[in-house]
This record gives sequence, structure tokens and C-alpha cells, in this order.
Amino acid sequence: MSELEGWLLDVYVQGDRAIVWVKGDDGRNLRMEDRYVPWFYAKPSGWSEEWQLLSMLYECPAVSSVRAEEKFVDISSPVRERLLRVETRGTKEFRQLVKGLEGNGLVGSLYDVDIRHVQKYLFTRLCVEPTSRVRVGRDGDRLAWMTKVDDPDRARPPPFSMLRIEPEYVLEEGGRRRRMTRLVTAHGDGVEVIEGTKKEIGYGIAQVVREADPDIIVIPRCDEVVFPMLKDAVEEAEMKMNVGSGLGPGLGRSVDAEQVKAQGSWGGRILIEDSMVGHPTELWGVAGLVERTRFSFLPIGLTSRWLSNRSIDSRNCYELIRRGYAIPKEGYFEVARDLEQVMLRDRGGISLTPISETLHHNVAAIDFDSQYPNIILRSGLSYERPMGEGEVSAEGGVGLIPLVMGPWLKRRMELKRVKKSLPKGSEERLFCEQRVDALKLMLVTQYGISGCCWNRFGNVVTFEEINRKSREAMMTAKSLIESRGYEVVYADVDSCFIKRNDATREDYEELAAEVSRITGLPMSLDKHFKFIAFPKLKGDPSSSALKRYFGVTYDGEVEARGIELRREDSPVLVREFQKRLILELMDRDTMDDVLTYGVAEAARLLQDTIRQVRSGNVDVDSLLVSRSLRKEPDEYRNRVVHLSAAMQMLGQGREVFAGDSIKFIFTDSENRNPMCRVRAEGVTGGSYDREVYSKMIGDAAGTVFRAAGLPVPKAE
DNA sequence: GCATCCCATGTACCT
DNA sequence: ACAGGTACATGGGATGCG
Repeated sequence: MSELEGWLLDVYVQGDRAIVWVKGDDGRNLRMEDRYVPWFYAKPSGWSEEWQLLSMLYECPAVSSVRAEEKFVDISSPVRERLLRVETRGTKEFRQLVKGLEGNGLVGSLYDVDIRHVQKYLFTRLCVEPTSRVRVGRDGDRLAWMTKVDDPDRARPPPFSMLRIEPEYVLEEGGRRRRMTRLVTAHGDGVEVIEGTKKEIGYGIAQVVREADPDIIVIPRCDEVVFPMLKDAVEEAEMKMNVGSGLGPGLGRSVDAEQVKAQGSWGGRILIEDSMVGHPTELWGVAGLVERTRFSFLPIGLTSRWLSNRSIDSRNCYELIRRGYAIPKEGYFEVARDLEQVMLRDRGGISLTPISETLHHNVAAIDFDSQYPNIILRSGLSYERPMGEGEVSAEGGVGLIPLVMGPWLKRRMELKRVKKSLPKGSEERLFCEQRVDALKLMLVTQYGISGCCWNRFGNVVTFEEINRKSREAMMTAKSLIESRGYEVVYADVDSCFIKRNDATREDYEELAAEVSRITGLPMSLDKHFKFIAFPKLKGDPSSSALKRYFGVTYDGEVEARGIELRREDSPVLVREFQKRLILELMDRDTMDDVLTYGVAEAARLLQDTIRQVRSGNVDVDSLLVSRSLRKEPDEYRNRVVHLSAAMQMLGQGREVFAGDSIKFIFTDSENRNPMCRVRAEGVTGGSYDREVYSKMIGDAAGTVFRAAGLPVPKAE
């Protein structure tokens, strides 16, 4: 028997065993095996059926044990029910038995059947969230015990090393075959390019993986496209992916051939996509990934693949199972209500129309901090307590949502505090921020799924009540703010823009604190604007637009929402121009300065930029527009420009998928043939459409000048 | 045949 | 399978005009 300390890297289940990987402090990765017994619960359809079901299960060769147990089955009911706990010999037997019982008349309902085996193992036997710091006892390759120990680092994530593999390939035989041409790997600062035949690439990649020995491999479009291609290439190089005992070449560290798609891991290495929950994996960083993994109580591979509803469901199930619950297959129901009732309650957060077409001076943006989570916690709202029961008391029952949310909201606040104490630009601060951002998403998403029909515990009334309380808080804030002599310039959901001529930063901070006291929800000063402006609707200049504004803070930073410079489909040229324009115009101390120097400098910048665009002397890269292809190319009804660009790429043997970001420049935007209007990035020939880019610059300037209530300078 | 209007389509953004 | 709320550009058909 030996002991070690390290980090829980990965866990998966194979048949009747769990495989547990730990990265030891000596940098070595250890593979250990543990026993795993699959189980589920069955509720007989009636009393008299119980003995029949019992005897049938006793005789079933797939079953290793059956016994009656009392379990909670409904979060709204404090009563335990008598269920049969059925343990099976392995996962294959589990699957067959559950399938057989689903239509069986003796069975009323089944529990714990749609939870992954690895979750069951983690929740009830290992009881440690993957990525945790652990102390481990082992007996050869058997895991004897594991305990969680405190992570000494608040910000720095576990030392999991990452390798990025990005293949380049072309489509052949009319798109039926993919041929790898080149492969780029990145590990720390080291970048390697592998070229050659399939066999050579296969050999090269195995070599790189063995040398870099990464814990986590990031691969774009891993599951559907690239992993099968890599596997094929490595096998072609006559090195089996899973030979030997962890020493042989290949992509994995051992003989385990878990399906990547099912588990996201391959013999001791974790394979993840380069996008997670719609954000680039790079932005999450190991720190964000770790935070989400610990919350979800899932192996890293599943964490990176599962969307929010499943991740939160996983945490919910963990919390319930360890409190004696059996998990029902589905529980979502919605009480039928008449249309009037639904119209009255089924609405989201509130917005107050901005005062637009003028420059506002000395404006504060004050925000409710984590508004939805705090509403849930302060009011004790939960699926099973849609109307809440006041503040959650220590001894009283706590609803599932506050129970799950509470510790993580606290943790996020603590991490936010730590972040502030760390120097700007430091690695530690970035780790902290990644954790804070990951938790923000987990927290706000619990509100998002609270009334969602895909959530097995969802209750739409709870969701509506959270929204109602949010609107109520904003209205209370508004009257208080106005009663103190401030003007509300604009508000949206949980953020409120206010001004009073002579107010200082401290005045605003004090006012936010007062709103906090009255509403019972934390609120703080977020931004302090020297100048801010709100555009009119482009389509209807008689009304003001919501969710768009721009301004300059007292730190001299541009803060903008919704307008061109915030849009991914604006060319960099336009985004940078508009940002500079706002600074030229509004980074001034007084209104007078804005109206004189500001207007003059801004007008000059506009002229210069237009002249430059018209001269043709612009870096083409700064003209790239990127727009995401939301559907497969053949599903489009309209011939939209980015579809044209996508078709050009297909014509070159480059594969495009729904979800890809298509980059292109406008070459002749008025051409009657949609295919000739744009040129996809990487396609050669032609120059850019000077007219359309000049127009974009003019429009971006128009947004700024008009919102500020100023005439738009003529650009000749 | 061409200009103009309107609606559906499509994407991106805000909190 | 995460929410509701919003802005805006554009394709394409319908309509009107000469």
C-alpha cells in the first residue's frame, strides 16, 4: 500500500470497473482501478406486483442484488417511498435490463436510469469532484481510498498540461473523403508543423504527443471530424492507438479505448473541443474549465461537452442523491393557465427607454450584483417553492436551487475579492477572472433553466417569480433614485444609468448602497461616465433604441454596447475607427470642449478615414467581415452574403459546417450575382468595394454624431 | 423593366 | 436543449408606375 498527493485528472467507467487517473505531484500520471456496481431503482406498479417483480429480478442473471429501500423521489414531497434497489453485474447488463423493464407492466417507474455510470461512481463512491486536489491510497493498480484535500491555490489551476492539435485538410471525391495535408501542434510556446503523407503525419503526431505528454488535448471539431482522422493516420503508421501497457506509441497513455464521443477521454488523456458552451476553450483556460468541472461534478471531458442544463442537472442530482433521493426520469409539468394569466406573468426583465439624441455628462451606471442569484437566495425561491418563503433560514428547509447556488455564489464573491487584490495583467489575476466568469455563467444559467421544459425539475412559476422580483427591484430603485433628486437616464434589467449635475462618485456609491438597503439586493457603482449618449432607432428616429449606448468613463475608457464597434460582423477598420471617433469626440473635460475641439477632431478623423478607404490604401485584413453560418448551406432560403462566401470555400475543397464563422470581404456588394459580391478569406483576386466600406465608416460615424445630437459632418 | 414598399429571414447583441 | 428582449441589414415577393 502506498500513498500520494496530486490532482484528480479523469474518471471513467468500463464494465464493472471505474478507471481513475491522478496526476501526482511528481508529475507522473497514475492509472488506478476501482470496483463499480451499476444500480437503479424500480417502483412496482402496485403492491401486489411487488413480489412478482422481486422474484423476477432475483432470477435474472443480469442482476447481482435486489433489496427494498425507502427513498425520496419528489423534491416537493417529504415522504419516502418504498423502492427496489437493483444492482447489475455490469454496464451492459444494466442497459439490457433497464430496456427490458421499461415496458414491463410490473414496473410503475424507474429511477436513476438516465444518469451516467461515471456520475453514479463519482457521486456515491469516489465523492470527489474531478480536478480536485486529492490524497490517494493505492494497492498496486487498485485504488484503495481517496480523500479531497484543500486546494492551496485560490487562483492558479492544477498543473494540467495542454496540447493543441489543429489539422488542415481538403475534401476529395466530391466531399466524401477528407485528406489531411498538414497538422499544426501548439504546446506552451512551442509550435510544430507536421507535413507529409498520411503515414508520416500519423507518425509525427504520435511523436509529438509522446514528447509533450499532455493531460488535455484541444482539438477543433474533435469528435465528429478530426479525432477519427487522427486515429486513422496513427493506425496507418502501424502504431495502434491502444497497444502495450501505456509505454507504446499512440495518442493515449494506456490500453483503455474509451469512446471519445461518449467520455471525452482516451486512455489517460482528455480530449476536448476548442469551443465550450459556445465560448472558445482558450478563453475558459484551465482555470475556468476546472471551476465548471467542480461545479458540475463531472469528468473534464463531459464538462467540456455538456451544455448548461445537463451540467446543472448533474450538480442537482449529486446534491439530491447524497440526501437520499432517487432521481426520476422526468418531472417537468406545467399547470394550464388562461392566456391572460400567461401574458401577465410571462415576461422578462424591465427596460426603461433612454433619453437619447443628447450628450449626458457625469452619469453613473449602477448595477444590482448577481441580481437573479441574489433574488433566488434572498427570497428562497426554488422549483418546489415558486413563491418563496422569505429569507432562507439555517434550520428551515432550503429549496434545491438556493441549496445548489448558495456556496457557489459565495465562492464567486470571494474570488472577485481576490481578483481585485491581484496586480492587473498578472497570470493569477487572469486565472481568477476565468474562474469568476465560469461561475457567473453557472449562476445565471440556473435562473435560465429554472422554468425550462428540458429541466427535469423545472417550474415555470418559479421562473416568472424571479422575473417579477427583478422588475419590482428596478421600479423600487427608480422611485428611490428620483426621490433623491437624480434622473434615471436609462435602465435595463439590473443596470441603471443615473445622473445629477453636481453628484460625485461618492454620492453615486452612497445612492447605490441605499438602493441595496431598500431592495435587500446588493447594488454597486459599476461605471462612471464623463459623457454618454444613446442612439435613436435607425428605422424610426422618433423613438430611442434600447440596449445600445456609448460613452467615455473618467478613466478615459470607451464603454459601448450594441453599436457597430461591439459587433463581430463589423470589420476591424470600422470598429477601430468608431472607437477612436468616440474618444476624439467625448474624451473631453467639459461640454464646451466636446462641442469645439471634440467635434472638430472627430470630423477630421472621419474625413481622413473616408479618404483613405477611397484611395484603396487600406490593409485588406482590416476589412474582413466575419459572420457565423448558423445552418448547413443547403438549408438557406435567402442568398445571404456569408453563404456566398461559404460556397466559395466549398468550391475550394474547404469544409464548412453550421456554426462556422465565415470570413470575407466585400468586393462588389451591388453585383446582381450574389456569388460575386464577396470574396471568402483565402480566395485570391480582386480588390475591395470602396463604396461599401466608405458607407460603413459613414454609418458608424452617423451613429455617434446623431446619438450625441450633433450634425453629421459631410464627407466628400 | 424598374423603383418602392413590406415582410420574412437571418444574425448579433444586452443583461 | 439557457432566458427574454432587442436592433438592424437584406433578400425577395408584391405592388405600382411608365
